Amino acid sequence: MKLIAVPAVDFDLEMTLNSGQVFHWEKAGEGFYGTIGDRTVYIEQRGAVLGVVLEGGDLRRRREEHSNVRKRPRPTTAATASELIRHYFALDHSLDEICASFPRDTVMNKACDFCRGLRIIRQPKWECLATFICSSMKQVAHIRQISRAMRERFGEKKEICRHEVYSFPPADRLAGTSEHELRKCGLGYRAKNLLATAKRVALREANLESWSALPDVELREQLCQLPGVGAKVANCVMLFGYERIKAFPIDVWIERVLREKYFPRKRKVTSASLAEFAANYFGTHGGYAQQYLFHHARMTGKRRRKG
DNA sequence: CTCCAGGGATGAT
DNA sequence: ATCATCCATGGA
Repeated sequence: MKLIAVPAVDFDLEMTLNSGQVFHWEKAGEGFYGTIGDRTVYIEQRGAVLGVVLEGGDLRRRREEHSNVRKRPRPTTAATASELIRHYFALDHSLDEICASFPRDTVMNKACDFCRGLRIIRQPKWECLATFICSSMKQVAHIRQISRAMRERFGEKKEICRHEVYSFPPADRLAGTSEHELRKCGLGYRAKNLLATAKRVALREANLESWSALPDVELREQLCQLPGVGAKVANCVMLFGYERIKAFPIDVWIERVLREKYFPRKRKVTSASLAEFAANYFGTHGGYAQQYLFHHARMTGKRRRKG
């Protein structure tokens, strides 16, 4: 299989895919297998160059269907692949400028240094929303398991480089299942919320694509009206699905970091005041700051210990 | 075995 | 407006 070379400076593929923002990429050998939308992808990194194999996709098909002239199917061009990869992995983000905008404190500096090359990627909106509805009170490893179960049960089976991958089921597919079927994916009580939200998206009562035009506050409002979506999940979807780089999700890890590092031994620090502090303190690229703090905290394993 | 996880909805103060 | 409780599941 021939690899398409995509230049990628200042990028760490493995860290990005293992940083708890996306959950379906599976490592095998030198690279990762997965999907970007309805395309199947194999991707590996060698220094500042990515090796990519890309198949599927509906752009070519759609063009043929709407064209009077029947065109012969063409393989994906290197230019198309490069464009898709650059967009998905946000290779256009200037990490230098982003890091330069962070507050200069010890905690942030350490996290920034540790997470060199970690990028906030651009995920398909529905996939991102559905996955994070499933994420509540779940460890990253288990979210991955749930994601895989839903793909295998309800997604479309595909193949890339002799590897099986499954696309994420669209909203109308999940809307057509049942809470009982969803629970078989290990969803537990989250199944009800996911089903309800899938129905609203499938019926276009919630039009995820059109919400791209909304300012942050209104987008967050709309997201929070969906079943199973509160402030935290909404911020994750804004950050990972809507390119809202300022969005600052506060989960148990981030809350711990904020309390221990930024408000040491102070009581009466409410969650609301933490959110307000974070929104003001970390600046216009707060979502990146948050992701670096999150990943650094998780990787350096600062679990609570008695004593 | 126990502990806890990228929380949200609901009902009681 | 804050606060407590419940919700299922399985990795560590």
